[in-house]
Parts: sequence; structure tokens; C-alpha cells
Amino acid sequence: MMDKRFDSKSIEVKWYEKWLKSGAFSSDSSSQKKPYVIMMPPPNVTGSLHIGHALTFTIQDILIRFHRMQGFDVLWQPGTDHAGIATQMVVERELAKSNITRHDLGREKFVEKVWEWKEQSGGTITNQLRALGASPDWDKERFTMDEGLSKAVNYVFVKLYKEGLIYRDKRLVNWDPKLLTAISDLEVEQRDTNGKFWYFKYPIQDSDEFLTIATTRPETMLGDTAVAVNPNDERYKHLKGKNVLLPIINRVIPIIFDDYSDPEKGTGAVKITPAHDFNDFEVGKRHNLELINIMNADATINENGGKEFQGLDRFEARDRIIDKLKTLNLFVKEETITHTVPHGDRSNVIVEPWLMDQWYVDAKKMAIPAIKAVEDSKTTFIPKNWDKTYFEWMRNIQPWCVSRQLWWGHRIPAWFGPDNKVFVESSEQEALVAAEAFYGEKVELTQDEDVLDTWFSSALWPFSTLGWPENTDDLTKYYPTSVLVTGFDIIFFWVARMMMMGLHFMDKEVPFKEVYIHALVRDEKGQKMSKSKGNVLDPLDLSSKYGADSLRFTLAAMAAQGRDIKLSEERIAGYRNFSTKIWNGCKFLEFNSCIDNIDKDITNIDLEVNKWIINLYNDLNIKVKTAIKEYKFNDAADALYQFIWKDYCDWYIEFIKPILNNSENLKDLEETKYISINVMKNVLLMLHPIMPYVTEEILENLFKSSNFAISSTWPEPIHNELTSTNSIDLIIKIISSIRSLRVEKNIPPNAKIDILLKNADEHKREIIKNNKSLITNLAKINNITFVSEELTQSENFIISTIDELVLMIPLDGLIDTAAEKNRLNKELSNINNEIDQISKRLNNQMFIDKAPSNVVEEVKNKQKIFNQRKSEIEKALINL
RNA sequence: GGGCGGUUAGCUCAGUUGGUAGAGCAUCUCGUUUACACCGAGAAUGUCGGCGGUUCGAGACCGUCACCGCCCACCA
Repeated sequence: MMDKRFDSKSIEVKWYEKWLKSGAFSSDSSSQKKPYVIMMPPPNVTGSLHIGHALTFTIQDILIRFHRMQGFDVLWQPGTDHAGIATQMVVERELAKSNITRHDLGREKFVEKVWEWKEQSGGTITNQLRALGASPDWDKERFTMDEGLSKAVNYVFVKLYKEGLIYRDKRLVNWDPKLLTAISDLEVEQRDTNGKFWYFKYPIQDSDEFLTIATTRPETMLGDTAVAVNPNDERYKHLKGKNVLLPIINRVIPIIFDDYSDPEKGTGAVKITPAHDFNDFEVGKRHNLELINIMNADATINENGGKEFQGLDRFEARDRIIDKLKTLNLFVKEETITHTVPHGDRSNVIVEPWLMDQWYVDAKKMAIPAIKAVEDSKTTFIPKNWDKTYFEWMRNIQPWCVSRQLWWGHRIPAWFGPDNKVFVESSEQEALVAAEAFYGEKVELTQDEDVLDTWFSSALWPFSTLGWPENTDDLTKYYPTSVLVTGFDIIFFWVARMMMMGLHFMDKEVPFKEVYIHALVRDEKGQKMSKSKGNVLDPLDLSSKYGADSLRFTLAAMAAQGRDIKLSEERIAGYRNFSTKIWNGCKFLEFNSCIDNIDKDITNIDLEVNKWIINLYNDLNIKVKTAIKEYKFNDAADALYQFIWKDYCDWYIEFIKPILNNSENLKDLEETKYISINVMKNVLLMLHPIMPYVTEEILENLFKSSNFAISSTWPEPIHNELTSTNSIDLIIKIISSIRSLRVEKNIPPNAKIDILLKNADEHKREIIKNNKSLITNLAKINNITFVSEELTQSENFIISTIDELVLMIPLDGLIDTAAEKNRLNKELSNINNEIDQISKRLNNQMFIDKAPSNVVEEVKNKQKIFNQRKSEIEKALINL
């Protein structure tokens, strides 16, 4: 005898091994099958699996398993991302434990260390993926820094440079003074911060007047090269052509007139620091202002800030400057404000706009075809409205700063000659050749120290993983890919950039035809999960506690919900119960040796119950297939849950118990064994993409199947020549009514009672007679008698109405008259409400005239039934 | 400031061509009949955020207000 509970843990490892060994995960570019391709968003090699990964990979695995069963040549391309900053930080932290910095090691040694670390722990996340049951083509696993992909990165950089789409520029960058690297706009997070607004007086040259300015960053005044006022600001019109004397530094700087200055803000006069503020930089360009850089890379004040402050940290300098201005009597006031301040998303420190040379991609130009492709529906977003987000960003895209002052990453293939002339070539040899041609002699070159933004290589992922720039079979067959599955948080970081690069390099072909955007997982209160809040749900814990299947089913069931998924552990526990339910239901079939008939060929299906479950199964088959194709995973999960638990286990199994126990009627027995097992087998196959483990285990262990679900074909509807019949639905209604009355009237569970049925027409009598045993068994009654219209209601009956049917239970002396009156009155008032509603509609001539006739008919029919029920209950009340 | 969402049962949420509201969980009552107590049977539960409009008919469509959330840009 099997265990009552299904033990997920013991079978998961076993099945994963079996799948791997069977080659089920492998794609085959030489097969004639049509391709279905998903590029797995490569997780950070430093990472470990969090619940968001679990969601995205579960969805992808469902799609992959589904399409594999649909007969596609499926490629789910796995891999990991070198994650420049993140990985470098991890390894630096490791080194810090032994009091070593990366500078102690030097670049080459450090990078070696990172590779070592990657070899050791880089496989963590992919191993965790296996625990989830993910079925990518592991043989094709790639890493963004492996040889082939690095070659692609190099090729792209050089090509784009030569096309003028990559260039070097000196402008303000977002400088992270902790990580000591530039970061892109997207890596900057604006955070609400409590700060202060300080007002200072700048003395006007050759005058007793002062100009009062306001600032949130007093330290930047050391680099001021102007004060701006609005040309239309009456208060300052008289200052045209004047200068102010910058306090402390004692630099004479002009008062300039520029629309940038907003008379409503602060004092209407704004200090201009072109080297340390993005807006001021633009103003500076317009007015030809000097750019004075006052900071070092670590955000300490440099020599341009004056002896007094040189070497101080920016915040310390700020305090000192305020003090100094106070002593100079130039301090006016301070206000406490909340404002947004840019922070580095990795370092969490305030970033400084800093003037320097960096490499940029001309994103504006590259975005044009990427925008058009979505406008023309070459690529579509699901849900549709995400294309707005995409357009919004793409149409306002800024130059993409792709250089990073890190050591871990793809080193930029640029070499500098003696006079800083740059040579961008795919190798040092080629750069040397180019330099020699340029200078007319052999020269020494030094390679650019910087590496590329990690997203630069990720942007190539859909084709670099397939062997590009070589023209491989994989590339021909699998590009463009079918769908990209991801969260909305990386539409900008990744989706947009893959579109740009894909269209540019792959012969104007989009990298994916569809982009399915799913929600982000939050905790049960809707908060972002984070380690510091301690509200993290670890998918591996959950998986080992409840089984990977339960976690997967939960995520699928919640997948279609809004933007956020609020995940609670209880929900997963609920679906763990579902696996147990399936297991037990199937055990019942096994116990009744239904498997004997799994391959029988029975064509005539006679029993109503069997026809009934077949019809429900056929509906389910279409529903699940459609739902998955439309990315409505919750619909698929709900439909399966409903069918298995309610329809199959609660009703069908109960219905067939007497048939299976009665070996006298061999024909019914054989038919029922055959249908019960085949329907369940097919449902398990349909469930397999969502719950791969339990389905495999049941098919093999209980149903003795020799084929794996993973490589089975998707089941088809069966016996769909059967005309649908509602007879079982009527039976179910009758049983439910009787049960309901029993509980309400406190009729002992084991008391066998009789029931009387009134108002049953020939057709209904036929159905009820044919299925009498179902009713008597499940409602625990003795007998059903049809009675005529004339039978008078007496106090010996309790009644219930099912459409026009009247169900009566004779109960001599057992009726609590008052309670029964109560119940009937309540029912009556419900019915009256319904009748009121219906009458209102039917009395409305406009409704009769304008509504479609079938709707009107429906309402009239309802009216008839409710009126019948009303009169029955009124009769009963009178007789009480 | 620009954009995108949300507001439905105690909780979490479904509800795609407008026909009169559903699921899971939680709650309460009853029950161990040989698949399952991670179970079964039953019960209770809603002015579908407010107001206005379109319509015979609105949870759904339009307008407007309120509250909540997210993204982008900014507050010198």
C-alpha cells in the first residue's frame, strides 16, 4: 500500500536525473520540427535563487514543457551573467576578510581571483534552478564572459565605433565615489531624503548689495562660475552686466541671465556649478562658462577647492563652508526640506555628477528601428500596455554610458597612442598596425583601462549565445526567438537594449517576437522582499518544505495578477494539499485496478457519468491549451484545480465507486475503468508543465507508464463525438439540495430517509430513474418517489425547490415549525427579490424592444421558474 | 511635473467582445462511509471607492473626484 501522502522530496532528484539522462532537455537544430525558443535571462553569476527567479523560471519552464509536448523543437537557452559591479564587489568583500584590497593584488591577479571564485561558486544559481525542475538545454549553457561571447562583444564594439554609433565624450557622468566608477542613468536611484536648503549672500562687485542664492549642496560653491537669474525677473534686471564676488574663493563670477533660473524657486537667483550639476553644465555651455572640477574621485575636495578645504570629504567640507559663511556674515537662513537625491543602486551612496571622458553608445539613433519594430508589431508586448512604457523611455533615451572603471568585465578594445589618439580595433595587433599606419612608425600603445557595462554583453545575448558572429546552424534555426519572459523592472536595462542590438546586427530581425511581462513578487503585505526587512521567502526552503510542484503551481496560479504578486506561505501550503489530493485520487484508481483498461479500445460509451466527465475533460483540454498559449497561467492552473478536485475527485470518483464495486455488471465496470484512467492520465499530462514531478511519479509509479510525461505529446480531446448531456448536472443539484436540507434540519448523517419529487416531467423522471443509485448513495436516502401535482402539502414535509422541481422530505413530527417557517420565509424573500428584479426588466418596454431576443427569452424563463418556486414555498408556508 | 496601474466577500485576488458577481484561504456547524483529516458535507459573506454620463441594461465603456502604488524626470 502506498503512502497516504505524496512525498515530493524523495522523487525530485530522481526525476531530474531521469529527464537529463533521457535527453529530454536537448534541442536539435537538425530536426525538422519547428523551433520554439526562449532565451533565459541570465541570472548574475554571484546570485542565488530568489522568489522572483522562481516565478520567471517557472513561467518559462511551463511554456517550454508545454511547447515540447506540442511537438516543437524546443530550445531554452540557459546561462549566467558576469555582473561586473556585483561580482567585483563580492570578491572584494572576500578579500577584505584577509585585509587585502584589489589594489594590493593588481589588476591581473585580481581578475584571476574572480575567475577562481566564479569556478567555485558560480554554479550555485544554476544548481538551484534544477531543484525547481527547470528544463533548459544545459549542454548549451553560456557565460557572458566566455570566449565566444567575448568575441561577439569585441566585434560589436569595434563595429559600432566605426559606424559612429559609439564615441568618446567628455561630459558629466554619474560618478559613484564609493565604487569609483561611472554608472549609467538607469543605475541611479532617486531617493527621498531629508535635507536642508541653505540661503547665502554673494556680495555684488562694486556695490553694497548682495545677491542671495539658495542651495542644497553648499560645498559645490567652491566650483561656482556664475550666478543665474531669469531675464524676466524684475527684481534682478538692474544687475545686468554685473559680477559677484564668490565668497571664500574670492573669484569674480558673472551674473548671467538665463531662462533656466526659475523666479519661483528659492530666491530666483541660482548658483551655477557647471562641473558638478547636470543642469548647470547645460547653462555653462550656453554661456561659455569655465568648468571647475573641485572634487577627487572619492568625493573629497581637490586643490581647486582651496587650501582650507582640500582633502576634506564632501560632507565635512559642506559643514565647514556653512560655518565659514556664518563667520563671514553671509549666511541668511536654512530650511528643512525633503528632496530626492541620486544614489548609486549598488553602493547606496550619493552619486556625484563628475566631468570626465567616457564611452557612449548613440542610443538615440539605435532606438529608431527599435521603436519602429514595436510600432509595426514585429515584437509585441504582453500585456499590451507595456509598449507604452517602452515607447516612453525609448523616445526620450539619453546617450548610454557604457564604460565602467572596474576590473571585472569585457575590457574595452581601445588603445591610446602617445598623443592620446585612440585606436579601436578588435585586437592589440590590429591596433598596432593601425597606429603604425597613422604615425608612420611603430609606437607603444596603452589599452583603455575601462571595461564595458554588463548590460552591453547582455544586450547581445539572443544571438551571441547561438554562436554569432559565426553563421551557425543554431543561429539560422533559433533566431529570432519566440518569446522573452521577464519582469517590467528590466524593460529599460535589457529588453530595450536587446532590441537595439538585435535589429542592428541581425539583419534588421527582432530578437524576439513577443515579450511577456510578468508581475514582481512581493511579500504578503505587498512590500518588496529584502534581506534587511527579513521578509524574504526563499524558494528553496519553500520547495523543500512543500515540494517544487506546489511552489510552481502557486506561482502559476498567481502569475496573471496585476503588477505585484503578494505571496504568502499559506497559499503554497494550500497547493501542497492539491498535490496530495491528486496523489490520493490516483491511488484510488490504482487500488481499483483501473490501469488494467488503460489501453483498451472501448468505443461505445453508455454511462451518463462517463459521458459527463468526458465532456468536462474535453472542455478542460481546450481551456488549458488556450490559456497557456495566451500566457494566462492562472486560468490554466485554476481550470486544472477545479477539474481535478471538484469535478473528478468530489463527484466523479464518488459516482463511480458503486460501479467499480459491482463486478456483476461487467460492461459498465470495463467502460468506467477505461474512462476513469484515461481521463486522469490525460489530465496529468496537461498538468505536467506546471507540476512536473508529481505527474511523472504518478504515471510511472501508479499507472505503470513506460513513457515520460516530459516527452509525451499533449493529449487530445477524447470521444468528442458524444453529445453533451446535462443529466448529471441535475443529479448533482438534487444531491446537493438533499444534503443541504439534511444539515439544516439536523437529520442524523446515518438516518436513511425517503424523498418525494413533484413536478418532474417525463425527461427528468427518465434521468432520475436511470441514475437513481447515484442519488441514493451520495445523498444517503432510501427511495425516491414521484408524486403528482395534487399531493397536498402537509406539516410532515420539508421542501426545497430546484428550478421547477419540488423536493420533499417526509419527516413525521420531526419538524420544528417555527424554524422551518423562518427558513422558508427567508427563501421566499430571496425569491421575491429576484422576481422584483425580473419584473422590473420585463415591464420595461425598451428592454423588450431593444435587448436581443435570446436575452429576453432567458429572463422570461427565469420568471416562470421563480414564480413556480414562489408558489410552492407559499403553499408550504400556509400548511405549516 | 510626465506616464502607467490599482480600489470587487474578513484576507489575497479572478472576472477580454456590457446581460445582473466568482475562486482560494480564513470563519462557523456537522461528519471519521475502506483514495484522501494536507479530508468530506453544509453555511454565512458584497450599494463591485464616490459622483455624473452613455445604454433597455454598467463591476466592465466615457467623464470627474478621492485614496493607494509603481516608473521616469526634477526640486538649483
